Amino acid sequence: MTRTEPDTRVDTLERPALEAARETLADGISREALVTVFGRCTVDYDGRASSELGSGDRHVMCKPDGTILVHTDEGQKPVNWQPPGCEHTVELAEGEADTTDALVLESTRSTPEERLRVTFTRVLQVSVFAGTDETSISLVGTEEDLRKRILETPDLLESGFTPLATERATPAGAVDIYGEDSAGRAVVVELKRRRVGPDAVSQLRRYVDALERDLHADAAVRGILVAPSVTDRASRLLSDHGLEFVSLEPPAE
Amino acid sequence: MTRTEPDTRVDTLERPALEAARETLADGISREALVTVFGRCTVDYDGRASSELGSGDRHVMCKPDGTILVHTDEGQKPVNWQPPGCEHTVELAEGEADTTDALVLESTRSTPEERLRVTFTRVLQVSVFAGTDETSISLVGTEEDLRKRILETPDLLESGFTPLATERATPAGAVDIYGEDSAGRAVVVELKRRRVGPDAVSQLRRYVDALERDLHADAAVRGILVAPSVTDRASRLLSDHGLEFVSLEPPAE
DNA sequence: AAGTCGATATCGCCA
DNA sequence: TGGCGATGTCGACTT
Repeated sequence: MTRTEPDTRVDTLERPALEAARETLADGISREALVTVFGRCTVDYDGRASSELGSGDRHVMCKPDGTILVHTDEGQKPVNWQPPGCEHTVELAEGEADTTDALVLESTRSTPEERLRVTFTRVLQVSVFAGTDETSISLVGTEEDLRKRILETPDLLESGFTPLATERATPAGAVDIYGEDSAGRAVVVELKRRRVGPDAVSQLRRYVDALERDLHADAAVRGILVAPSVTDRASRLLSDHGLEFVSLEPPAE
Repeated sequence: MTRTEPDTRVDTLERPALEAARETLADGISREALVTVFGRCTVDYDGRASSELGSGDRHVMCKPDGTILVHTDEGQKPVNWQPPGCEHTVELAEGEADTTDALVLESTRSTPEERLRVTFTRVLQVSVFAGTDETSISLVGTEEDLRKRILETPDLLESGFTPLATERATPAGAVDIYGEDSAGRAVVVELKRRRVGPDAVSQLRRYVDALERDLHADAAVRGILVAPSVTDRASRLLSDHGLEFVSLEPPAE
């Protein structure tokens, strides 16, 4: 039978008193565990922007790297959050004569100065998760994979294309692939892993412009956008600026 | 004393057998609750790209809107996920002679076709959260707020500026603010809530180009980028293209 | 359903 | 640390 290793543990409190919740949370955070709280709370944020969220039942997760996430029952993104590197504090707010006590979870950082405060009036569950995760994810189908594919078989772009550099620097930024065509003309290639809109065309145009100035060339620099497909508007913009399009996808595996 | 309303409930299983976990999860999902699982699992994804994640302890959340999130103990973003609108299924994978049973959580959708599979070999906690959250968040400090600020006090942009339209359509997209200066020249304003780089300059240039063609005007269209600040490279690009910059921030509150 | 663009975007890389 | 661009970006809004 499978035995649980001693370094994988979960502690759960159901409907704890606020003081018990505070103690368990503070202990879990100090022990670098992942902790969660579910309960009735309000949320205030102030930093790059400011937000307020009235009372409701939410799920809060604090990670040992300083991340905090507040999730409602809808949406993929947290309704409020704080990025890795924050400091978490947990304390009880003493109730005045006519107010109830509250459990206050606060997360702050500097650069930029930001503060998130979650105030619980009722805690339904507190959990402390201690586990191990040595594995890292492997992802296939990225722009990087598309680049490798073209560098391996440059003819996929067009017959006679010769890659000369990747990430070639220009005054406007780094070009994905820089090379020359069979006639020796300079070619700028911008890669996108998926269907592209106007922004990708602008990006390519920026690089072509910059390279033409940089090379001080009289001959025009060719610009080729490589993506699975383009939108109508992007296609029009490409024509308007004398840029080209080649349909290619990242390898599926 | 505060009494918990009957619609706010939490059910927790600690170290359940896989079959008990399956039943509780399936029941919670069918009852439109938010459910979480913590345990040792592998994760496979196939859709817009493909990913694999080996065995480790992770926290999985399924929301009633079809969202699924897989969190490790690091990072703000889930290591794997599926957006709202997916279908969740939970089932036991029967173990072969030399393999253990597993609890398999699968989430699929179409358009695009995507599948996420989380396979648990050990479950340390299953929770079912039923709560209420009627409140919606209020956020201040967005680009929209910056736009309102300028429309209220156009002189903030420059003396004599007159806004004529917001979201004015051009062949290259919609212009944030379209107006004219004290001399009657057409002005395109692009707004950004924070410090901008080259992409914002390209965007503004796209609109100015499109509007000049669209207006069939001999007189040039002025382009003004409004943001708290610009990077060096963006500043250079602005000069290169005869575009202007005005420093303004969204209102703090 | 697809296009377009903002976002407290986040994240990783590199100077 | 800031600049820069990719992202399985997400999400809101419009067509």
